[in-house]
Amino acid sequence: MAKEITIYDIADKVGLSPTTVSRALSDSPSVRPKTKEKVNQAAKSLGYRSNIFAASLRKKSTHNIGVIVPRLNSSFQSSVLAGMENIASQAQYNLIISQSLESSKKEQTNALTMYNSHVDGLLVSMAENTGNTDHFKPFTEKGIPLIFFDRTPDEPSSPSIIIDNTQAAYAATSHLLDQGCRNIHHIVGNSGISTYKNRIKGFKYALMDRQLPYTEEQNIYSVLNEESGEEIANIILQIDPLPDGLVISNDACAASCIQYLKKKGIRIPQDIAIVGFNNDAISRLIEPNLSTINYPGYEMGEIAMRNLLLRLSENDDSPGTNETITLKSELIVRESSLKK
Amino acid sequence: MAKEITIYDIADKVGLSPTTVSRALSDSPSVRPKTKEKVNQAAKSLGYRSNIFAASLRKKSTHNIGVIVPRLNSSFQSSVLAGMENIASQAQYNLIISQSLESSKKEQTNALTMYNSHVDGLLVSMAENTGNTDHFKPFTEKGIPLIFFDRTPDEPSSPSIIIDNTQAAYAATSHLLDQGCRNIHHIVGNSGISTYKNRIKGFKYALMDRQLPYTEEQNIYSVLNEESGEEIANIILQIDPLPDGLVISNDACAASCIQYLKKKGIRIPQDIAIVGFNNDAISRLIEPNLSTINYPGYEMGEIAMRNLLLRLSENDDSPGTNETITLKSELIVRESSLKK
DNA sequence: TTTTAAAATGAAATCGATTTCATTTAAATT
DNA sequence: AATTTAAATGAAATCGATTTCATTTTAAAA
Repeated sequence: MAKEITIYDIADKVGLSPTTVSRALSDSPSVRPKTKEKVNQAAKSLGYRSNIFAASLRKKSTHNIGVIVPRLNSSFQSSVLAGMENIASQAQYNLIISQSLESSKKEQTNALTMYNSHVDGLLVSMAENTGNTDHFKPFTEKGIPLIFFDRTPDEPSSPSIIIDNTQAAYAATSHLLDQGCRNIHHIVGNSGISTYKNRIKGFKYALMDRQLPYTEEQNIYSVLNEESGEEIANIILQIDPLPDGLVISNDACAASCIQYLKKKGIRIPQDIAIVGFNNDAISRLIEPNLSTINYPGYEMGEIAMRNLLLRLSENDDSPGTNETITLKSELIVRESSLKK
Repeated sequence: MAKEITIYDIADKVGLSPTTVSRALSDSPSVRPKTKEKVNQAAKSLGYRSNIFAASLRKKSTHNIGVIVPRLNSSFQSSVLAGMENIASQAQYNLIISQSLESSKKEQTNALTMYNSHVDGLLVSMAENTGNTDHFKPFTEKGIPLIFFDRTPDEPSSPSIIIDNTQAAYAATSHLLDQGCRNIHHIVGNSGISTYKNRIKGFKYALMDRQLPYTEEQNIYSVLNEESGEEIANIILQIDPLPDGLVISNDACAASCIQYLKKKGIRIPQDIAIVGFNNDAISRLIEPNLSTINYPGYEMGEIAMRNLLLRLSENDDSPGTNETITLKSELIVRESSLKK
């Protein structure tokens, strides 16, 4: 293992003090351009790389941003991450990513690790079964910017980036009602997370606004992924009378559900009209094409990261507003919900 | 911003030296159990967290692993990352992830950033247009473990984790031949990457082994994603005579291609039989279900990370074997290729 | 009880960049 | 040319944990 070059080595080579070398390398205005050039050249020729530990030890900033997501291998989450990475790398920040795997316990461990790694800021999309947010307190207490996105706590004590889930579910449901559906069910995640709570609200309001009956039984709680589609389809098939419309909170899940329903001889949308959520690639590829809520993952990632960087650059200790940024989402109507 | 607690604060509180505190916290055998307990308790009550910079500055290890992928938001890549994260977090390592966006230039920048961030090891899946691997030299020169996965350089100077792309393409092509196809084309990534080169080999060998003609024109080079499917379909439609079989190196691309071909009145598999690559969720959901190569992303991630950690724990400076680990892949036959 | 060996603890140097404060050098002013 | 002012550089302290080497304490052996 070759020895690392330090600023002292550079200082020796160019006959200056380490102080000046340090300043030259960080492009300080109090160093002559000529000197800077000399130093930079020597640095390059020696193969110098800055020791970030020594630097961080003094500066107390890592240029690392932590991100905790439920799952890395989810089409929505990975889009968000892609957006975040894009902005972060432009600003010379690194991304430290970990996944909670929907486990509240692992989320706590992740948070602790992030804290101990001294990330400059933290972005979190919560695990489904996470009840409280105590494990994030160390961040807020130390003044480390913390922003939630998509899966946000019920009572946001920190800024959040979300879509208007109430409105989105309202739009999806209203659309089905417009298509003549009168027995709609709502497949939704089971948890205390605001995301799903609000979708349930939107579903309910859409019915109530038309003086149509709403009962809690219309919500079917389930894990939402490709695997659960069949299981959900079986539950649907046992409902009597058979529903004529479904709002399913996840496209991958909706797609596999549709596939199974079709196998069982159900016609989509004639027998059951369906709207999904996310506008995943799959929604454009299954038959019939899936109506869905377009949910801007990549943009959400970009916005969350920009917002975090903004807070980092505000070098004061201001408490910071706990605003909630709500992104637009839109209903995309395709064949799966068009009865007429 | 509250002041950080250091081992000196703990030392003061319990009336011991920082030395002993340091040793107690790292569970050194030369500290009495009683003393350890006292120190740990004080640490907890003071809200101590170790300053990793100070520690890293001395120990010269960060417990950070860098990963460079072409795209975060790809179903395959995010599975790989999920597998990596899983193993890394168990071993108390952090993942620093960045994406090259298929740009060789950005890959170089990423590599430099990783190098300057002093990652303990690096895992890389190369961008399509990356010709050489000079930008990874600093790692090998400094003895920092570097492992390539999936998209590996042509002449692996570092260990690689791949699947046998030659064999996989051979299997896909042979299957189509078994189905009676005699005019097969191969949709493949355009680049000098070994992945695609080997698939082309496999395609060719399958034909040659049956004494069937092979020409370079049978390979169609393209970007492989959902968006390019339509474009590719158009190219296919203009081939005269129309191919009766396609091997498409990516499921998402194959799916959108199938959709477009169907729109144009082509029957799958009767007119054209198709085999994809990756076993993405989409392959199980489109109609007809897509035959594909099952390509173990999650496992690949786990194996790559385990291998890297192994190299890190071998605390000697041994050159390390440049072995290539080849994972099994398998052809999954579904409707899209079954002519009989 | 004394001697010897082992276990436990501490003092101080170290890792390498940054920063405060002091000093030297150069440029501007009279 | 002498003085003032600004620009450029340097010495040394600092960040906090680790580690080497020395010292003290405790336990085991004589």
